[in-house]
Amino acid sequence: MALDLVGRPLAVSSPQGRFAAGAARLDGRTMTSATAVGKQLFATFDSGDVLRVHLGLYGAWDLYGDVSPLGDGARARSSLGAPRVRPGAVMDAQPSTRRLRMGEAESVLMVDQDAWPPPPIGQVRVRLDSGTVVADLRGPTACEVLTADEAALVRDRLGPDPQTVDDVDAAGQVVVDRVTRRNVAVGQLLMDQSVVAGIGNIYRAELLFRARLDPWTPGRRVPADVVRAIWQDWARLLADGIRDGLILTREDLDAAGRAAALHDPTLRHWVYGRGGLPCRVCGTPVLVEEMATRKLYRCPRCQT
DNA sequence: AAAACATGCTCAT
DNA sequence: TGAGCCTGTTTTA
Repeated sequence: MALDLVGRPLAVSSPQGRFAAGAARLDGRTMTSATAVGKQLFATFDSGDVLRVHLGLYGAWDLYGDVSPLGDGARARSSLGAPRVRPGAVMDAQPSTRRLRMGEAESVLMVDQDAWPPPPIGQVRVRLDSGTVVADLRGPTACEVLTADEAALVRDRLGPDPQTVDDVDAAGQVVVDRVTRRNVAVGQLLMDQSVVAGIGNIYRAELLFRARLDPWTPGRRVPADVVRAIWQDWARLLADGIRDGLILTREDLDAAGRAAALHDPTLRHWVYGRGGLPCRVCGTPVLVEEMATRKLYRCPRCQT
């Protein structure tokens, strides 16, 4: 997404108005690089400023124009983040819809070719417009302009991200240390972005089930090898998720099951979102509890 | 129509 | 620990 905006001067605005000052600071500058670390996007501009965006629970990018992987010059609208644009959710001159890649990870709606630039839909905090690509940001939990130093400080507070570390194995040792020295529940530590970056509620539940580990186990009671295995599993699941544009955490599915899971969210996970339903391994009802105000899913029999 | 809910985080107490 | 933020979909009344 961001790569479609790198290298050309951008018109930056805040249709909603809440980011007017930040937009003015970036307007006319050229984005030179964009990197995601954990759940955050850092886009650097030729002025040295960095746009930091965190989508949070509700944030999303709406993309219009010649956006990869569309690449066919279509004037199209797609979205990244949650909630997704669902086919048919937005009707316009050309109601034809199609899906890209897998499932509903990326939904595309054709838009009126004559309406360019497209009118903002909803509360658009910031619009980045390269002339051929428009990116609209809605509902982010964070959207701010930082100096390079300020951005570095934010990054330094994050634990390792398998996608950005130089050495995955060495980074794993950092995570081992940060988990095994704490008395806090491992389920809570995995969601702590300063311990390891990027794990959310779905991956927390699924990683711990795959490791057959009770989320309530204090960090210091978890064997180092188990933490290391979870880190390696996280690196793999994240790479899969990026490749597929979808969180699918079951490796027990055959081709048909996989195809079904793309269509049906309830088939994608071992325990996440399956409270009360039978564990896929042992049949015991999946427990739903609260951990630090977030829902925690686990199998009381498989995870010890 | 209203309420509940959601892949998240920050701040105050 | 709880409130607040922010947007959209799904479920309930």
